[in-house]
Amino acid sequence: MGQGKNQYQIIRTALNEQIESGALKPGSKLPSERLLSEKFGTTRITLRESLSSLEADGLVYREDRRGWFVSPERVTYDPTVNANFHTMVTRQGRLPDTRMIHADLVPATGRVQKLLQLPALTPVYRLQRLRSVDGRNVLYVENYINPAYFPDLLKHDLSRSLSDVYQEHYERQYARVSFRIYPVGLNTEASSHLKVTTGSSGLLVERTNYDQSGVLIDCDFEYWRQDAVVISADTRVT
Amino acid sequence: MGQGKNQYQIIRTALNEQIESGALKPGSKLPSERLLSEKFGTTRITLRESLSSLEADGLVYREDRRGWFVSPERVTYDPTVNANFHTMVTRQGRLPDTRMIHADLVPATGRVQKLLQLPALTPVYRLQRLRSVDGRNVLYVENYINPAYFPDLLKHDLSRSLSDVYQEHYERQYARVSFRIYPVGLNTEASSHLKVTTGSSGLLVERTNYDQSGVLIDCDFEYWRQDAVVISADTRVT
DNA sequence: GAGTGGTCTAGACCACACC
DNA sequence: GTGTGGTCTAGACCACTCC
Repeated sequence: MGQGKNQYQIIRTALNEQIESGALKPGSKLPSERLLSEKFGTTRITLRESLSSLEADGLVYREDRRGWFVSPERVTYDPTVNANFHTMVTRQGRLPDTRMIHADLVPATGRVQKLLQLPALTPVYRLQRLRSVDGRNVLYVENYINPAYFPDLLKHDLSRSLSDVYQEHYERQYARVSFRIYPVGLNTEASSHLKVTTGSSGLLVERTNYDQSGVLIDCDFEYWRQDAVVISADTRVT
Repeated sequence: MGQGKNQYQIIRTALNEQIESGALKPGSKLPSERLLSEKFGTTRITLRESLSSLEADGLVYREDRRGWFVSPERVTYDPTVNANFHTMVTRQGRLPDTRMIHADLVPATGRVQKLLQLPALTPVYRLQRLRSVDGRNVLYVENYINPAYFPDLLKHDLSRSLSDVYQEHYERQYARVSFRIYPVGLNTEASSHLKVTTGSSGLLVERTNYDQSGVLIDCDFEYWRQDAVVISADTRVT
């Protein structure tokens, strides 16, 4: 079944078995490409073909210039549940963390302007944050927030969950969400934070969020490592 | 950003501009790898690196052994809308088609048994279908259906939409859906039908469906070409 | 049958991570 | 500084598509 014929598929299968048997544990580093290619009696190019194939299936992942690792179990992410990232991850028995990279006020342009339905160049808050699970960076998020509804937002602690800040200081909460999921190659910004090679596959989740009164309050762009997540939702059919 | 330094990124950018400028039209075939590599003064390996990068972004796609093509616009797919595939695609001004590959009764095993919550080896209907948009195969679907609720299902015309058959002959309709989205490498089965190389990136949408009485009636596995779809939903936060 | 993409070899240099 | 992964060269053969 698609593993027998080509050399890179044979190697792929061999590595796969090592992983499934537990000889290679989640999070552990694989031997160097040169060592592996020698061990399998092939060239680095061919070996990398095998690894890329495993990578596409989310069984191994790369850290830029650091090597190949066995992928931990995926985190389940439900965009329709009003649980924040920390709650969601903790409930799955994993250890979440959020690191603020940058927060500022910028003019809305392009996609942001369109999604937030604002006049051109309206200032919006931009948050850039990096989120990890069990110490591994899995998600780079950019939030764009309409300041009309959240004056002085940047004065609060934004390494927490945004929804908590909304709730506590502005009495607003997410009530409706619209999201779109794109399989993409990660851009330079996301790649560098996630420590992946520019252009590696990832998942872009683009959300627009409404509060309890139906007001469009913010949008965000979530760049996920392709192997780190499974997106899950349970909804009524309309 | 991120296109200047390496040769394959420079080539990537050049091809990208050709596509965006309209010099290469959606659905059209690129020149052969040998011709392109010569034109860019590089080797096939490097050129393929550029193409793979564009492929990850969904800008070009491959057909196994047939060559590289410019990707048409993505189809928007909303798993929470009770519109069938044909309706959904037609509304977007595109031309849908469904081809039945195989229909039979098989014992439920593994994931199917688990999702449908059936005793081991309970017979279930299996439908294997291939769906296209504007003549391009974009989706390979396997449906697994609990025969208890749909006696003699195979006697009906199943090249139509399943939901229509459910509605007309069994007075059941989808009312609740639970879905999970995995970025995966496409398996042999899906790859061969979609005419892609085994292991190319794709999106697996796994659904479990309930009728208006809350009865779990079927599940399906939808293997999408990675560049052909954007998954979209609009839901209330719970 | 000609040409294509899929696969593979046997090297190489460089920038960066890690020691 | 050493070794690693990232990138690149210059070829090759095979299986398949298309004519």
